[in-house]
Amino acid sequence: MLHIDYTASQPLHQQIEEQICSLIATGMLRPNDWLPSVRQLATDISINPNTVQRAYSSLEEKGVIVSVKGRGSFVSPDLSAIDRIYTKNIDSMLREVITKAALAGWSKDRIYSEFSKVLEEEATQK
Amino acid sequence: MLHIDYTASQPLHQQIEEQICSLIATGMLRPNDWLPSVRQLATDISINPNTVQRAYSSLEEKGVIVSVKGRGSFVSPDLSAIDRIYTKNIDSMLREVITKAALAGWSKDRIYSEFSKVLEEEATQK
Amino acid sequence: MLHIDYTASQPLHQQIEEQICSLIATGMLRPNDWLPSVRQLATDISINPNTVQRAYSSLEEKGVIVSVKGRGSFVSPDLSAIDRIYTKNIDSMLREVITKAALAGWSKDRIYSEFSKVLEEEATQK
Amino acid sequence: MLHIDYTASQPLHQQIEEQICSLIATGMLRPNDWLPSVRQLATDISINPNTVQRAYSSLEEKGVIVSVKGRGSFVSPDLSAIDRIYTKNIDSMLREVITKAALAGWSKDRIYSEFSKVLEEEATQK
DNA sequence: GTGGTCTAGACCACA
DNA sequence: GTGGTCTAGACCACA
Repeated sequence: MLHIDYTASQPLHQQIEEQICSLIATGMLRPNDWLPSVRQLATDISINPNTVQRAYSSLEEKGVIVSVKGRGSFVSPDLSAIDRIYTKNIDSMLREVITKAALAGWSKDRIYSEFSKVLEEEATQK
Repeated sequence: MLHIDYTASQPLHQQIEEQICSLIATGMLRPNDWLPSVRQLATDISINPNTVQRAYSSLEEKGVIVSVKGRGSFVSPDLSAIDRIYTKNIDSMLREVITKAALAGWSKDRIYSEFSKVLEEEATQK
Repeated sequence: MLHIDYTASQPLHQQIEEQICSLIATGMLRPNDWLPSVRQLATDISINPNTVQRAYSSLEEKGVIVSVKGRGSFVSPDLSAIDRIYTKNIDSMLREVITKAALAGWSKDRIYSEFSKVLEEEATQK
Repeated sequence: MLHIDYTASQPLHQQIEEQICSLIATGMLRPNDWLPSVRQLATDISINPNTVQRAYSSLEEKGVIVSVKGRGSFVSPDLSAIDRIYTKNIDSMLREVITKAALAGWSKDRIYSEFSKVLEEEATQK
């Protein structure tokens, strides 16, 4: 089941997308597993079916899931798309924060040690 | 002088804010230095004065600059605010990307080595 | 026996149609050969009889097979229909991709060489 | 101006997408050129603004255009995305038709000569 | 019952 | 004025 935050600034359709990607990336959902139908999921998380449809369409266009009229939606048998998406996203986020640090005049060492610090904090927190 | 990129998706007011912060953080602008007036800067970079005003107000609220009615704006004598802002921002960006990687099932080692890789790429590129 | 791919986005009735056409075109099924009954085939490939019926009806309409009430269906004695269908389909697919390339500003030479490249790739792959 | 076919089976949002891509690929629209606003285009082609929005969003996600709140939408300064999309699309269409011909028992020579024939027909037609 | 498209209309952020 | 999100509801194809 997905956890939607209705107060977050992140669009609902993106939250759905990300959580499904995460479930697949972590193996909770596996290739060819069935996803809840658009209407079912919409009911479950009290959201408009159009919004779920939008998330599913986007995931299909990216090759993460496959949707078929009359039959439903399921995880793509091929996981390569999702791997590529994650690496691409994380790389661009890293690039962004590194650029930010450079603009703040931070040395390579400083950004490196800040990263290590935050990584440890996050690791122990969980 | 600031470089505004109209083709960027980042809001104009944020671009102004960030560039002023960056000028201060890297020592190009120093404590108590005068900033151009809202109207002057708006004219210089061909932008709506409201947009510049919004950037200045935000910077003042954060304690980065000080505005005095009738006299103009100058860099805050105290640089601690801007340091705090950068550290806070960078930390939250790092936390975000680390969380993203965790949701993708990446190990601590993997995210660490991806960070190193991207950092080296960015460093050599410049 | 037909191979139905439930993970494909192509409708099931079309998969059945195409495979029967392919069996005939390649000589695996010959003129006047009997086809399994709608119910038999539906059972064999675990599919709704309506879906098989739809495929058979469409094939009959096109003159590829002949169905006789109470006796079943068999491959049309005349193979010209299926030849025409394939040529028509392939031509229209070729026309479509050529139009697409034209809209992208590709020269005749470029589309020609791209076709050759892909054709060689596919040929060696099999 | 775009030419929308309301009777076509192809979704309206896709028609918009394709035509904008084509205008860019053929140089009618150039990097950084402004596109009509979502509402303006919707009015021009008598279509719901949501449908135009959907096309624009999709184009932005693919890196073909850039959209900015409050400022409008324009052709991405970088044309590499659109080149990649076209090559990928055309290749997959070619692959599809070649596979189809193979299933029909066509030899490499036959599909090759059919392609040449259709290409010439299309070329002289225009 | 599935997925998918489209319209109509409200509402928000940015300039 | 821009772009962008979301809901509500109609309608279609496929199984």
